Amino acid sequence: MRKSNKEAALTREAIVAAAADHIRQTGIVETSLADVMAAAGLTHGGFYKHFRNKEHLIAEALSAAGEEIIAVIGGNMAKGDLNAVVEGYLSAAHRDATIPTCPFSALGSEMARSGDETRTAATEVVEKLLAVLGEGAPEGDAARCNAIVALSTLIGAMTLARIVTSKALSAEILESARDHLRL
Amino acid sequence: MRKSNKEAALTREAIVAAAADHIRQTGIVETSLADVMAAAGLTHGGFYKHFRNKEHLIAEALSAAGEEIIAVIGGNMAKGDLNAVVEGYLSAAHRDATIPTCPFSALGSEMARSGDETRTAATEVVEKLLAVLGEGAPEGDAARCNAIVALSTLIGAMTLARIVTSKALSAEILESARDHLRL
DNA sequence: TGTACATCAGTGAACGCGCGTTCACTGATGTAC
DNA sequence: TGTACATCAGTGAACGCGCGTTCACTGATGTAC
Repeated sequence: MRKSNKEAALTREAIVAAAADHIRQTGIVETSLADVMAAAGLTHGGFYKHFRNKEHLIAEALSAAGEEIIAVIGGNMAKGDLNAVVEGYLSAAHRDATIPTCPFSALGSEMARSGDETRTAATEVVEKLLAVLGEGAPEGDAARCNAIVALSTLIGAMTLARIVTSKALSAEILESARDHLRL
Repeated sequence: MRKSNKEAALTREAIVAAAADHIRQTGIVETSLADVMAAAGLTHGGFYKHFRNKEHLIAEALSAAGEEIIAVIGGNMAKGDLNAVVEGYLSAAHRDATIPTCPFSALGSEMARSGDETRTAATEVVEKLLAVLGEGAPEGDAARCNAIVALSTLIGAMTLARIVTSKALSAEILESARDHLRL
């Protein structure tokens, strides 16, 4: 039975939100549309009433996940400085979260092999993150370079910390990166 | 028809080498056993004469890819210092390579979600890389901390540089990281 | 060294399964008058 | 405002496909005597 336009819009948002969570937990390729639709409380058949295909959903889900990490990092920057960002990002809590907040450490290598639409969405998120971390510094500015390096180190350290099976090494990685990025 | 033991050992090595290339180009999940076997000049049915299952192959392929990046980085360290490593790793050539040398920037987020066997193999590679980059410095030593941070920054920057659709931004990321890591 | 038999690397068909996508259908909602 | 019809969100079965894995088979290689 047809739903009202308002309900349909909410349904669409729910699908994007479910996908944003699911891909960060499970990976893009391993996430099936049926799983996402079930998480949104729907059956899989209705998916194509909202999205042209899987890639469209992934691109939107990535933007949604991007807004989340931008909000968290923006909040921590506002709270003080880069230190708050670093402590939050490189925490054991973020490393062990069922649903990681940051799509770049959760999905980085998959995103690099994704289609144009997905990578374009990701590029926008990168630019916004650099604007927040670099406090709006333009290209070439030292503050922007620092933001790029800090973001790279955050993502690389979290990726390594999640790969490694040794708890000691994982903690050592997070701590080394935290110490280095601390102002 | 049965092959000699020597031939069979060579076949096994060829499968591992083909897998090491294929996963870095295409991703772990997107790599099918049939593709790997075909790349090794075989049909897919014989796979289980050499490996218990896909994960066993992936773990071995990751070790093989790890030896490659260790050799490259080790060679560059021997040539001089970290500068040579950084220039090689963060080059446009490495970013655009059909088969990236480093499995961590090519497969990092997939490895984090992989099984124990795969992650254990990856952990060994991380330890060896840190030994090379940190010139054998023990845990807690400043040189080892620097090695951890440098490795994180290399991996994170390369991951971002591959994700981003803007050529200018991609170059900016590589350059910023290069400048920062230069001694 | 030669013979007889067991082993097993590699082939190619087959399996069950889950995937993305399509489709006919339902009935409440939207719209034109 | 009420009526009549078109629209379309959501369902659930079905599709073709590729996957990891299994299996019967072949015949050259390994091994025991």
